[in-house]
Amino acid sequence: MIASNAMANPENQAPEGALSDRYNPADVETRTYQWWEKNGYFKAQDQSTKPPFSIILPPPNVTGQLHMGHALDHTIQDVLIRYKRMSGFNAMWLPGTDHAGIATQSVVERELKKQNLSRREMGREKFVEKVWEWKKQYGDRIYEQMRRLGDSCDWDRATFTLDDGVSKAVRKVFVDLYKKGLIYRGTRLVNWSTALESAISDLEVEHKETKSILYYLRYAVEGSDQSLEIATTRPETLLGDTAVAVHPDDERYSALVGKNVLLPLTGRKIPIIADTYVDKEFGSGVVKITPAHDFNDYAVGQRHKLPMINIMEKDGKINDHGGAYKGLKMQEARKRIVEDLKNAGLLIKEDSLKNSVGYDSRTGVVAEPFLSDQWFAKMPELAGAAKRVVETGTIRFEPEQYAKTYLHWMNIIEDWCISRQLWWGHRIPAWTCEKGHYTVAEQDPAKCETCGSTHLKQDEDVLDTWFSSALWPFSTMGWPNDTEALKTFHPTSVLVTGFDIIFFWVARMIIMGLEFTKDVPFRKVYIHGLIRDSEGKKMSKSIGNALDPVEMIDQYGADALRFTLMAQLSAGRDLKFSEQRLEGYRNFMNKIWNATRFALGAMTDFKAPADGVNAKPNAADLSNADKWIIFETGEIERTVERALEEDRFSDAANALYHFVWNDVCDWYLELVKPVVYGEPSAQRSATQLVLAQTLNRVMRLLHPFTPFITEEIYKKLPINSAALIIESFPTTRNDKEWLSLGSKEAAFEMQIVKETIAAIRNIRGEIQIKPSVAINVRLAPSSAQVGDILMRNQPQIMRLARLDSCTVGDAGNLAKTAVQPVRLPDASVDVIVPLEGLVDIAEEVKRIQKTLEKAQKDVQILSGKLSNENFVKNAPAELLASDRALLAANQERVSRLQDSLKRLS
RNA sequence: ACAGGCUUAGCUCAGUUGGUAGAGCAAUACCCUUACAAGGUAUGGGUCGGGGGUUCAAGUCCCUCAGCCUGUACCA
Repeated sequence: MIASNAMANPENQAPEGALSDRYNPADVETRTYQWWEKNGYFKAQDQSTKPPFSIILPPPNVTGQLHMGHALDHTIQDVLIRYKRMSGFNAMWLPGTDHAGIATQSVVERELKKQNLSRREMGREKFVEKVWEWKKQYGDRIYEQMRRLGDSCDWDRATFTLDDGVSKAVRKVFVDLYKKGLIYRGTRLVNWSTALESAISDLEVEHKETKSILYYLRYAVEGSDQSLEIATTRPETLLGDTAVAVHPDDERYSALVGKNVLLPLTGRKIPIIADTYVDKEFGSGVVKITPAHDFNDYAVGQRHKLPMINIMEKDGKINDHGGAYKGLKMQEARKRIVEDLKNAGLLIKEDSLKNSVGYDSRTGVVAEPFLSDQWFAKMPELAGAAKRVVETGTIRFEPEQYAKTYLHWMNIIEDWCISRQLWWGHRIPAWTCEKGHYTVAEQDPAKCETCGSTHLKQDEDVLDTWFSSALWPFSTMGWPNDTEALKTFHPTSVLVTGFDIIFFWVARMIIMGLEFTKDVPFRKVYIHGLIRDSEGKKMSKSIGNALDPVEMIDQYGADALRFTLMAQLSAGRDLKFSEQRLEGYRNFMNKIWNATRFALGAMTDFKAPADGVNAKPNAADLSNADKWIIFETGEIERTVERALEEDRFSDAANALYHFVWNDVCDWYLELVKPVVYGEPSAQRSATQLVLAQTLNRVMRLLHPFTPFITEEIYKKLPINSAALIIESFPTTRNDKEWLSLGSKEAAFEMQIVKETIAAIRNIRGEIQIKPSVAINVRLAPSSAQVGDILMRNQPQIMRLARLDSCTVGDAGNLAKTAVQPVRLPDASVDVIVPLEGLVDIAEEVKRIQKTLEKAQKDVQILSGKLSNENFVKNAPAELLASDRALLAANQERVSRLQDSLKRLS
């Protein structure tokens, strides 16, 4: 009945027919995944009577590899999907990959460079072909890695952002927005990456604090011997200056406004203007204005209708307007110009200055403000509705604080530069004729809309990758057609992603979703943090501290990795990943495995009941331990369900860890041993059934977190079904019948038994009695009821605490004894171990004193509280009662301990 | 500068309507007790960042200071 489980390590080789004493994930995972996939368990139905639950996966870069961030992101989603699938939902998780324009193009370009090829030499068509080849070769790698992690995606729905369906959606959206005037083409100052030779969006610019030099330059005023002192960090841009500006209220310069200065080195004449943008206090109070190379200067230029002189080529070299400096890179030009100014005596001084400089986040080069023709989307016009759905709670953020981040950005949102001068991506559906008329259409047009010319040329640019990403929740479901998938799964239930792409992606999806589907794309956004290394540093390839999740899976198993992530997850917060912790959860997997091994061994003669999970033993045959573990099963079902419904994944995971390890393994299995090893009886059969039913529920509860090991074990359980993955997730509602066998009284009784045993063990440990030495114990209960409980459980207590004898009765004489009180809200037991011959008097006194001090402190705190009139007046009755009971018990204990001390001295 | 977050045991972190501080790991001691040494049993360890306030009662609510982190904006 039990499959043999040959291990790679011969030391751990299991005998034929038994489970190995170590869980070996490698034996299980791939086989199990393939079995799930082959049986179609991941598939969702476009039409179903079940309620829908849908998630779209944030598509990873198609050429990328799975990193820890993905592992976290995916595990959260997979836990949700598996949980909902088991809870009777039509659960659909849609996977996909992103063409990732810049990233992928760069990777392929780098490869080509190794072969001494360049994309420009190859030409667009050939290059794009190469990228597709690359995609074919590596595009599925990440999908395979996702399978290793256990992602239960509906693979039939896998979508690539350049698929035909998505492309159609992209074109439609572009054309619609263009026709509504929400997309336009304009000549504007944009952020330019000279490495990519492309525009980039504001979001792709990373501002970094940089040590710069502030140069003070002398500009001569025309027709006088006066000159102006001008402070700048970018002297090279003086080649493009078209004015110098002062503050209108600055008396130092008011006489000069309207005159001209002569630009150093070139002698070009430019006006002195007045503008409130200038800060009188900064530098000399005079600013050079370079409208084509600075965003603020651009604004000043617009106000004063200044000419714009672009001095830079796309590759970052000075152009014709730079005269002698033509052909130099901006940085080189700066050096040369400073040198020349110095030689001409026009450099007054240099100061150091800390300022923030924008860099292209992708390539790390300085992002240059650059005047160029680009396509823009009018985001402020589109943002209103997207703001409202978050303000009104139609879309909720988890944790909520990110709603603020989102709204803040939405309030200052600016037009989005959507065109990129790349070749890999969605080509912009706009054509020009020789007269320069634009035709924007979904289908490639045959002639110009305006003049009918048939000589059309498509725009060379592609769209920002995030443009197609913004449509993802509906473009993947067949939009603009009104498909069954859309009707069923859109809006999606939840979006799970990192805070780093709230603006890039989340906000834009909400905007586009509302504009085109008239609905939100998802109802909830679950934001998680970053995975850091054990020292809190960001994991990165370049630092070399990035752990490869696939390697972790090879070494510890996917379940252990998943559990580690979930146990530590706290919404919106970064988490530090330590391999040590992973090892701990690997041990947990082993614990589960071995508990099963024990249980199966204890049930070799157990006949699987016909009614499976509904099979119930005769209540009269149940032991207190049985009733207790059933009670705890109800508690864990309640806790896990509530936690998962509230996205508190770590609460669910930690509760399960505790339940399985402490309740089931440490106590229940230990308590059950004499029963299951004993002679066949009605009670033994009942216990076997409880064991089988409990394990069945443990596997179902754990499955979303640790799918592989639970599916594997489930197959071997006496009570099971065809597949765990589609079994029902146990809740206090659907498991009511079974849980009705548990009882609170049993739990109370167990608590007394457990604590009593713990107290005896404590004494043993404290006075160093070897486990092999059996001892005698006297138990003094606080009431007859507690006494009955102790009597009933005497055999268990004796076995688990290794006692020779155990009597229940009055505390009696405490001389030459060790006393350990057990305190519960409604019960109390004094555990008394006679020490005759076991320990010396001094030790004994020390022990009693320690116990006494504790009790005295309790008395002090409690009586202080209870003598406070206001406390007695205001505190709830229950608290008052339990505090009073506690006080009484401790007072009694204090006097007894003092008594014993007296007798010893 | 603005916004948000963090500060609890040696480490990583829980702590959900305020009611004498919890977990995991690490440490220490003792145990190969027939599911598991990737194990068992027990132990030590915290004035909950500082100060103030509200309250009978504050890790929890309010104010304030400090340190760290993350966004966003600006910087000639």
